[in-house]
Amino acid sequence: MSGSQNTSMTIGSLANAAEINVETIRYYQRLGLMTEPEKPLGGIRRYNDDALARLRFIRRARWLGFSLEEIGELLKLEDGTHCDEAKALGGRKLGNVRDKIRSLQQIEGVLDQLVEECCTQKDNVSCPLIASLHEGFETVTQ
Amino acid sequence: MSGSQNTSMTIGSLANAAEINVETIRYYQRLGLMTEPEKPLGGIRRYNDDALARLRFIRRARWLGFSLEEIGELLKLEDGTHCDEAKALGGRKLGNVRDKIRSLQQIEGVLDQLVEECCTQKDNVSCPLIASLHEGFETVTQ
DNA sequence: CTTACCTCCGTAGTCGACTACGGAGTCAAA
DNA sequence: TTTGACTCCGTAGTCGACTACGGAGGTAAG
Repeated sequence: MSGSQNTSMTIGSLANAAEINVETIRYYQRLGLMTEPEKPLGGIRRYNDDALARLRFIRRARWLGFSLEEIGELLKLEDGTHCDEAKALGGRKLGNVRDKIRSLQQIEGVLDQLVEECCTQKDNVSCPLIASLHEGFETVTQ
Repeated sequence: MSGSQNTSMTIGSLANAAEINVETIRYYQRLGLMTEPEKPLGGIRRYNDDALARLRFIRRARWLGFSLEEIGELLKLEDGTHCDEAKALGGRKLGNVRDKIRSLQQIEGVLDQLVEECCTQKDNVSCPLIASLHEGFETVTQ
C-alpha cells in the first residue's frame, strides 16, 4: 500500500523509531520475538521496516496486558506455519481478545457515566465503578 | 439488586473467593489499594463483599494491562472525592480505555480474518497481524 | 485443654521485563 | 587518521508485582 521507505536502519535508529531502548530490542531477540539479521562479516546489522512494525506490535500488545510469551504465540501466527495449529491458537487468542474488549467496554461505560454525572448529583456515595463489576465475570485468565 | 450475602470473611476466605494469594491482599493493603479493616482488640480482621468486589476489579484491571498505580487512580474515583479532579482524571482514563478498546478491536479483526481464511488461501505469505498495524498509532502510553 | 489450622506482620526471595555497563570493534566526518 | 558516536555482546543490576517464610498469637472442634 504505502511505499516502504526507510529500509535498512541500524539498531540505534530502529530503537529510536520504535521509541524503545536498544537493549530492549536485543532482549526481544534473545527471547526469539525478533530475528537478528545477518551480520555482514565484521560489520553492522541492518534492520528494515518489518522489524519496526514488529516492534510496534509488541509494544502495543504489551500495553494491552499480553505477556511476552503470549505475544510470541501471536507472532507465531504470522509465520505461515502449520495451519490447523495456528487456527486453533488464533481462535483461543481471539476469545481472549474479545474478553478484554468486553471488560474494557464495561469500564468505559462506567467511567463515561462517572464523568457525566460527576458534579451533577451530589449524594451519590457508593462507587459505580466497583458496583458495576459486582456481576461476576468468568475467571478469564489466559 | 442481588442480596449481599457472605459478609464478614477472614482474609483467608476472602483470598479464596477472589482466587488470589493472601499475601497479595496484604501487599495491596500496603500500597493503599485496599483498606485494612479494624482489628477487634487482639482478634482477627473481617472482610465484606465490598473488599471482594474491589479485589476482583483490581485483578481485571491488571489483566487489562493497567499498573497498580493506575488502578489506584481509578479507585480514587470511587471515594466521592473532589469532583473536578475526579472528572478530569476520569476523562483521561476514559481516553486511555478507549484507545485500548480500539487497539484490541484491530487485533480482533485481524485474528478473526486469520482464523477464517487460514486454510482457505494457501499463498498468503505475509502477516496480516503485523501488516494491519502498519498504519501508525499514537504514542499512547499513560 | 489440647490440637490443628488459621491470622498477623515484618522481612526476604522470585519472576518477568526491562535497563545499564564496559570493553572491544566499526564507521563516517573533519 | 584521528576523533566521536555507534555497534556488539555478555553479564549484572533494577523495578514492579507478587510470593514465601517464620515465629508469635487467636479460634474452633473434639
